[in-house]
Amino acid sequence: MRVAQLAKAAVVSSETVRHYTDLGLLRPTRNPDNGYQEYSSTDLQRLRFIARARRLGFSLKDTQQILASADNGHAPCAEVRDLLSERLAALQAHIEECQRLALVMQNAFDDWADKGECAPDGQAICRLIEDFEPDIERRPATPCPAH
Amino acid sequence: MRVAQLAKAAVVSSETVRHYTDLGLLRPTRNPDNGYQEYSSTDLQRLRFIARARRLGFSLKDTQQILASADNGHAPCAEVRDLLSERLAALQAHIEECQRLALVMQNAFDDWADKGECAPDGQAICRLIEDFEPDIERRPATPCPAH
DNA sequence: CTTGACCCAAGGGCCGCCCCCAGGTTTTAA
DNA sequence: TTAAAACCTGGGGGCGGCCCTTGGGTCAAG
Repeated sequence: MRVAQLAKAAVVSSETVRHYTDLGLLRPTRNPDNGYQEYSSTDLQRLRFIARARRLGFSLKDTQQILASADNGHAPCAEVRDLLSERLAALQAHIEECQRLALVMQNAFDDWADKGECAPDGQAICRLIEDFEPDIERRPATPCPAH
Repeated sequence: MRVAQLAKAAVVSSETVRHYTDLGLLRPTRNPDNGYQEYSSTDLQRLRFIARARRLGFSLKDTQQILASADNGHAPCAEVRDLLSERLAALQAHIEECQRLALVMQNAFDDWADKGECAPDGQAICRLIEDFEPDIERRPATPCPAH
């Protein structure tokens, strides 16, 4: 199979196939006539595996590691379970972080409903923001303003 | 003020100060003797403003836009309110996406508690993953495995 | 006069792709 | 038969928001 056929079969983009190939997750051979990549049914299996793993919240690096274990003849199941619980815990922490931010935003929004425009007095940039200070602790940066 | 002093005063790193300067958010002058950046108290005000805006969930681009409005003598308050509600909506959508993923992960984890190891049979990579298919709809990629 | 703390610019790295280029190949349709 | 459309190649840049490194120059305290 060639890139586009493989991509279609696994419902991902050709660019994704090329990306995974660059990372060594897929290992096509070369057609010596034209230099095209030739993917086997094993590559299709791997690609579908990767897609499933991604849907389960694993990173590409995780997936790489899991595939490497399997390539070495190890059963990666235990690893997979551990990794999943780590990722799940991290995701839950991330969600909580986002929820804290959402609260801060909501509070600011409600608070601002009363206040009028800040006339450009040459001093303040925007009092809405400048007068704002989160009730609770100081947080670091933006946790992830959605893609 | 120089980079490190400004950074300390606003509780950010020197790299962040330099980054914002590169982006044009801060506009220091040059000390002709040594080429160092010289920041004014206006820059400190701007930097603190940016830090607050970030804590409120605005992106740097948002902040850039707000500062540009203020620089042009407009009161950015209305803009700021609109932007905040957009960002809040996006964040809530993001949270829901993450929660869906967390559910999928939790389900898989519970489901896997029963199943044993997959012997490396030369066929499957890891049945845990390969036998898994999310109950609901097909989702795209990873929504954000937490930083 | 030497530390050590600071400054500079330019670049790469993170993550998971997407998109663009310029040019070669294959497939399809007129 | 040929021309257009659709594919393929490698290499590069871009997204966000920094962090970190390299290889210098500068400056205050002991």
